[in-house]
Amino acid sequence: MAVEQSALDGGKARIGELISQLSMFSLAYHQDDAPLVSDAEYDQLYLELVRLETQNPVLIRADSPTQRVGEPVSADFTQVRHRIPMLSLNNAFSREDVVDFDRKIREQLKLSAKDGLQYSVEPKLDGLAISLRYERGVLVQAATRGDGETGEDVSHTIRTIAVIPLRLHGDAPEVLEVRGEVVMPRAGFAAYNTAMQKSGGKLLVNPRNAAAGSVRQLDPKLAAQRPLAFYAYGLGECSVELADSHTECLQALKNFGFPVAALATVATDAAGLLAYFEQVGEQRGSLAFDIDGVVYKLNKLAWQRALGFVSRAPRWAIAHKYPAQEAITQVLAIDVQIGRTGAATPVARLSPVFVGGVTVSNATLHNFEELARKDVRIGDWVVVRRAGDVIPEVARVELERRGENSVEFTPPMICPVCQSALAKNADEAVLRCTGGFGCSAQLKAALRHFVSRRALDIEGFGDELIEQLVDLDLLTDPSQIYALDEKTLASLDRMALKSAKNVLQAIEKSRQTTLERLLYGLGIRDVGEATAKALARYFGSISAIENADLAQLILVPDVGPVVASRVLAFFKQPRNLAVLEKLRALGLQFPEGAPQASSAGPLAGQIIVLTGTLAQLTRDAAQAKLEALGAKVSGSVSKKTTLVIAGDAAGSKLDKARELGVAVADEAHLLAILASNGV
DNA sequence: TTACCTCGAGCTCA
DNA sequence: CTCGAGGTAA
Repeated sequence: MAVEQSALDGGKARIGELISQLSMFSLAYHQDDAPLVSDAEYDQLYLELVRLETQNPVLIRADSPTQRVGEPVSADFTQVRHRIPMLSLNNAFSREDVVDFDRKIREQLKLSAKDGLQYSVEPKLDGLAISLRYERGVLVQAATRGDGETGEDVSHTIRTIAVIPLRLHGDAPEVLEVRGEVVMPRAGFAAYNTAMQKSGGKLLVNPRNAAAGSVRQLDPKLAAQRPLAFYAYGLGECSVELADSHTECLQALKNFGFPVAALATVATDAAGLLAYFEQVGEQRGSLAFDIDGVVYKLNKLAWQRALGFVSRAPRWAIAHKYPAQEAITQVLAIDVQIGRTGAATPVARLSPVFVGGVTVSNATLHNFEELARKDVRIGDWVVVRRAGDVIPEVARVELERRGENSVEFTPPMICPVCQSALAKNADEAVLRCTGGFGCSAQLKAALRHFVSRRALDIEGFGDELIEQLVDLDLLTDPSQIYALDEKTLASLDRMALKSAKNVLQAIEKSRQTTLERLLYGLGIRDVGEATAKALARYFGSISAIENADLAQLILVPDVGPVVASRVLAFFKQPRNLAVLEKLRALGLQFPEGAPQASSAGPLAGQIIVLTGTLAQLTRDAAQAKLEALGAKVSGSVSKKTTLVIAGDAAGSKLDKARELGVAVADEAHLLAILASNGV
């Protein structure tokens, strides 16, 4: 105890010393622009401080430079727009995919196999993608990938990762965005779990989710105790040209002080790529962190720009994935699930197995044809595979282990939930329950959809509540939500007065809604958010849609004969009309207006196509703005197209436009159009 | 599909 | 303390 105390005192004194030194140096550097020590010396002192503090968390002082964002962030994470989107990569699963990738690049660059082409190759870490923004050399923001356009600000936890420089080493550009992966090294993961086991804390299941979870903590102090690492692999926005090639770019990142995966190297042809894949594959088990593949990038940045992008992924890079991990387990049962549209889906209930970092106990069998093809039977031993694409699947049956008395699974004739007949439409493979809202499974699914965020958005109206209300016969269709009272709600499990009041308030709030939310919420087949919006705009009111015939419906943008017939079918059903009637009677308000069939606006009649990457606006934003001005934004160039807006690295659509002699303009022109119309 | 985080609220036991 | 709901990531 005495020894421990004195060690603590020694640490405390040293920490005080370090903090005053570091803040002095930092002041001299940032404010006086006159560094007192080299970057390396600064970092060494800083790392010593981090080490002391992690060893003795009790000694962490609020004014320590390691604690610059010491306080937990409040409530929600703030949204961050990525100035340059964080794209995803296309995947290669086979040797052929890789050979194709190489061949297409050579074709597009018009290079022969002999020409000097180089790929930068690196392992693909299995963690959480992060973008770090440095302004004048200082880390100002860290954000998750999100949907690629917008992520969450997680600076408070990212700053606690010791290997991420808070200040760039050497000459820093005005703006530098570094992209990389936050991972939890296997050793750290194991050590953390051992410690947790001893202290009786919660164990982490796999390093990837552990890393992601740590980053999303609100309290940076907790995150700081998680053993996280970071490896840089690319750039976002950057105010200067750092390099000509990806390899040089990685070197530059290294010089700025970032860890870069040691296994990064180069290859010159498909054979080289495949050899790298094999080589890394052999080392995979002994690496410090999990990887799920390797990444190949065309090295020369000028050539990357020349190739550009296909939809959301660059043409000049590909992720080559290792085969999905497999495990063998037993089928305990085959259940039939009834979805919102009544579709019956067979689901294999499995004896839980740990595969690819998670415990799998369910796997969809998609439909009965697939089930029959794979010939899965209850009691069979099956190979379960979890590919990188998340959804586990039953790969095949271990036939040699099948028992003699196994019985083939026969698709049910009646709905397992409501006993109505299952019917098969002529044009589709799936069986559907004919029970409608009389089928509690369909009703529950319809209700879940109705209250969901993008539909009526009734907060707090969750699965468990729906389950109870339907089972107690308190809800027989969505309209009945608006007839619920406090007493009924409060009588349910885990619902006391406070919860009941909250739910009721959320229901009240949803009474004021919009036509498009209602249309979407009704769950008309093939009518998603976009179609609901288009219908609402075109017709303006429910009654107009109800009375429309097929020919009229087809006139709605993006509605074809299939969707039109779905809408028609929906409004032919007396049951649906009755629900609408009741919704109105119970006080649902959705403003209805005049149809906007003939779209007005300064750009009315224009058909505009966007292509390439826009720098100032997102695709969606540009489209929304143009549509607001009455233009139609189309996905492909045709004779009818009036204008093509070409961003960076525009591809085939630009060629097509030139071919057809359609007018082409750049982003600046687009912005000018918008500005002159006051958008 | 699973794992993780956060929040509010209900439940349980002292 | 435990649960349900809501959200994110891969």
